[in-house]
Amino acid sequence: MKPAESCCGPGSDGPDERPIEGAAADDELAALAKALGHPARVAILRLLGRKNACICGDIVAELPLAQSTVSQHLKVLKDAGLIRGDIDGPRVCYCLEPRALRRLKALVGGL
Amino acid sequence: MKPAESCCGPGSDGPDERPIEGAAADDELAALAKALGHPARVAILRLLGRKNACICGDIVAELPLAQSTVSQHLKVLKDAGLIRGDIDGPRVCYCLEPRALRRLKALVGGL
DNA sequence: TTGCTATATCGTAAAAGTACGATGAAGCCG
DNA sequence: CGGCTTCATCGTACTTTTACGATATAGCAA
Repeated sequence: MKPAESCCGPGSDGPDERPIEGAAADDELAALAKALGHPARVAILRLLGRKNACICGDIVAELPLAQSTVSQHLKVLKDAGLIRGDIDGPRVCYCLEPRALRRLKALVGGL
Repeated sequence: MKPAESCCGPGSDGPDERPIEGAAADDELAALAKALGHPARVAILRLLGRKNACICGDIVAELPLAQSTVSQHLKVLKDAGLIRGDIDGPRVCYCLEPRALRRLKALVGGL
């Protein structure tokens, strides 16, 4: 079976090179944390993590929010770099951006 | 020398027992991340981490913000449980709450 | 006591976040 | 082509955040 690769190619790999401390790291961590700072967005990340494949607007069906609101939350996550959205015909397929997630964990771990 | 224990007794220790997933964990992670979601607050946490001892309103001197604004940020961090403030005569001595920090790392790690 | 220092809180203003319905854009199907 | 689905964006209202100066509170010192 071909579960995940139907959309969302492999995320960029390799180690993160940027520093884990300093003013730039502070801003970076704050931006990532801000994106995480809403329960709906945490729920979306968890949802995308459960299906290792990437799902689309089924997210709307899983959350008690209007479609436009979910779209806004997805935009916040995408602007923060935490997820990626690939167009798949009439739908959009979202998936985690593992690199950003690793970066977040490294920054939080540096606290 | 007696660097750290001048104020801020040892934080509670022992493992965290709460679940790392589910709606409650989502809310908890979102609340912690929201508190982290501002560069000034990240800077404050880093400041408190560098001095393993806890410092007081020297934080105000280190940040390009008014005293009242720093006090607000400290309140956000304290309400989130990430720091603790012990009264030390006329000053207040803030320090990290290692337990909350561990909890944050565990929750982020669970993503 | 009065005064001084350190911190919190109040009041306010501007900016950002949250949520919704309505509308628009883009792609598929018949 | 027209109509349908999927999603983003717009416009709007409300709430929250951020920041500041001004004021209150609490402890120390003289």
